[in-house]
Amino acid sequence: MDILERLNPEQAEAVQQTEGPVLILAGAGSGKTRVLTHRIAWLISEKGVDPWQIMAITFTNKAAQEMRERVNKIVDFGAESVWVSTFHSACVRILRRYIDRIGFDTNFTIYDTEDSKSVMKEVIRKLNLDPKLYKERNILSKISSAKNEMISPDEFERNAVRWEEKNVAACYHEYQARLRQNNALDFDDLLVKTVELFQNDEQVLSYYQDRLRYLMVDEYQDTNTVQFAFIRLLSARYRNLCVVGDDDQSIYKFRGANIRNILGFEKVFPDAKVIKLEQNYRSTGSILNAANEVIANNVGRKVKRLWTKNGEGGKIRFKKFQNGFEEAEFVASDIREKHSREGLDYSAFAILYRTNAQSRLFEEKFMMANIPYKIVGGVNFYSRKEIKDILAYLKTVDNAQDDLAVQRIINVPKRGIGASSIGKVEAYAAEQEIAFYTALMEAENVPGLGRTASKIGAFTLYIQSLRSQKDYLSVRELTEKIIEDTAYVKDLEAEDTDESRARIDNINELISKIADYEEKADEPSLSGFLQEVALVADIDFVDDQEDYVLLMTLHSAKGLEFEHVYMAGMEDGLFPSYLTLTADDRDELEEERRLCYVGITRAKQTLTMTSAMMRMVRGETQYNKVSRFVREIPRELVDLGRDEETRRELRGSRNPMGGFLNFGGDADGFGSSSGSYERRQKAYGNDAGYGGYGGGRKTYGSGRSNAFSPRAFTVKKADKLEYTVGDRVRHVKFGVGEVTDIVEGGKDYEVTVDFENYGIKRMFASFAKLKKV
DNA sequence: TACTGGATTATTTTT
DNA sequence: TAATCCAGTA
Repeated sequence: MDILERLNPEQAEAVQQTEGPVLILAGAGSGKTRVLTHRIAWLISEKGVDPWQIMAITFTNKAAQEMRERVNKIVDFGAESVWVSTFHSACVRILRRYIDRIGFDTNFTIYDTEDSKSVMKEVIRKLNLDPKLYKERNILSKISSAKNEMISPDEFERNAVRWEEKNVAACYHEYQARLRQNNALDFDDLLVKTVELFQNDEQVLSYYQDRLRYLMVDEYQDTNTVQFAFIRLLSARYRNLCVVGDDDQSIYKFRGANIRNILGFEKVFPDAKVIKLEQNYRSTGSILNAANEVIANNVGRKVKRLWTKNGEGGKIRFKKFQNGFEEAEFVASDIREKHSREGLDYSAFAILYRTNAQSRLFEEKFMMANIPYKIVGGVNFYSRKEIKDILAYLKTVDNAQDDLAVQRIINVPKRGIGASSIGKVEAYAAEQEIAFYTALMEAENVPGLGRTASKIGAFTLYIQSLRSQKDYLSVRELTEKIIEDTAYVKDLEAEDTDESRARIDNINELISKIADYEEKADEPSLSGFLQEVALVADIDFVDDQEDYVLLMTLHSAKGLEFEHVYMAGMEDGLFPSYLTLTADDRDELEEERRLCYVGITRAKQTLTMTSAMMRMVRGETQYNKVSRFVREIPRELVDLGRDEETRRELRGSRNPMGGFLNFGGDADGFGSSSGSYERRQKAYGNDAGYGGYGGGRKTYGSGRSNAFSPRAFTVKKADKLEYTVGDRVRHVKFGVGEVTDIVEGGKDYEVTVDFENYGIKRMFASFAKLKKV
């Protein structure tokens, strides 16, 4: 009976409640993963359920992988037969087997957001809509919501009243037609088509219903309508559906998450057993209390209050800064200090923020402070230009119908096939109703191509030769061959910039990813690799074993925990965002508050919140008040440190309603410190540090360039510099200037240069790569 | 056809 | 601020 040994009574009950519908309302840090994994173990060893009949669904691959590992640990054998996967990959697996039954080819490609955008752009052009009025992004998001709600193009059209919506309906129709033509599915289609398959093919549905007798869904609060339809259909026969979630952590409404799925679960399943987990094992008392107080301001929620046996712990630190630079500087130096003084691992820290754009400042400071870090989010590794180019070659070899991939690479590297020629081939393809690639093969029949026809011939010949080799080359060999033949890396080497070097690094990383895949996959194949790649999220790259500080949005942090958490940018207008503050819908603000709740409850030991009075947003300076969420935390739980300014401000504006923080009196958000801002400005030079520090270092992409090798940030200090004070040096971006000062620090030289066109900049020698002239 | 520079515009969050 | 788009030129 040792499966139940380390569980509290509620957890044990949840584990043993194996039959029928079960709703587990699991507060943050209440051990829901433990419950799920133990439940699987219980099913197998106590109830004698065949592991093959159990399915657990998560949202990210990382969560799936984690669950898999934990199940492996407690289940003696058969653990690998439990189907643990994300919604999307489960659907892909089902569709690869049966999608031909609803008229698709089983070797379909999966389009990412960027691919969808390109398709939509063509759709808008084709339908002669004004691109100023109809933005791909908007239309796609409308289509996406429709798909989430399982609304077909026809139904969408029927519902359309306004002329504008009818146009969107037309786009929806045309967009689907094109995906179909390219034998492609977008993200939402994976779910929609699976449900469609289930609804149209009794045999397939029956097969899965019979096989998957025990279904578990993690992060249930974030499921949308199609996902619900999916699990409902799957579980309809045996009705052993166990969902785990926390309505207070529902943060994906904008992406179609339907909170009614969790709030109304008992309506759909009246016999559902509901179990609440309210004991928190993660955070200190102060952190938990702060979280409870903040979330209590929401109206539409199931009331619960987390408690813990953990100690009170320290107070929550709140610090206010002049601007984002100081904020980032504080966080960086605070972490560095704790690392060196208290010997804490870097991986004990995480910085959470509202928008990805905020990561830049932290990245700069971390780089300067030589702190290993990793940014999650922003541009996905597989969305990088160079990676997408190479993948497009692989896709072209793999799936002749994927027009998008072919068009991407037809002129990469330059083959003298320009836009107008491509247009002619496209027109020909449309007229003949054949795929773009097929049209390329018949280039000599395309009118008006002239000499370009032979260039196209050379291209298709090359692709054909790759195709003829794909069966006896490994994916890795094929990829290396493409890189070699196209001189992709060679061209980048010739470019010889920081950016091109970062791209080469990424390509090498891709090759090792492929090697990895071929090593661990049961039956490695080109299609298999491309499919795996299509479904990875950035968070999946996080390696818990590596020692680095994690920087990510609050959204990405869901499901994670850290000893020490910094929540940055706690400002009204940023978090909660300006849009939600001005929205009439109160619900929007509540969702932001839930996001805040998620952030606070990530912290185990300490929580630090920071804000900046002045922040650069889109090249414009904003003055923000301290976030209302900070003010919702009881005064006695907050430590303001010795910051005189904040104290003074506080003293002047103590909230008469009780001991709560109140920064509301500070109408211009500027406090008493406008003077010191001017001082700062001078100190930083006129562009306030943007690009000033760090100099010519290119943080190509969104800083993920070193995603797989965080130690690459550890720059070696040069033994000696080739220039000294008074020398004239050249900088990649700032041009020529005179060295006015060199300060030797422990890890690097800090060089001050007076540039002819950019003024005085301070930078670290190892990053700036200055050359004496 | 390929490249450049100026104008334009975007920001919430991403499986 | 930074990425993207488009028009004009070589």
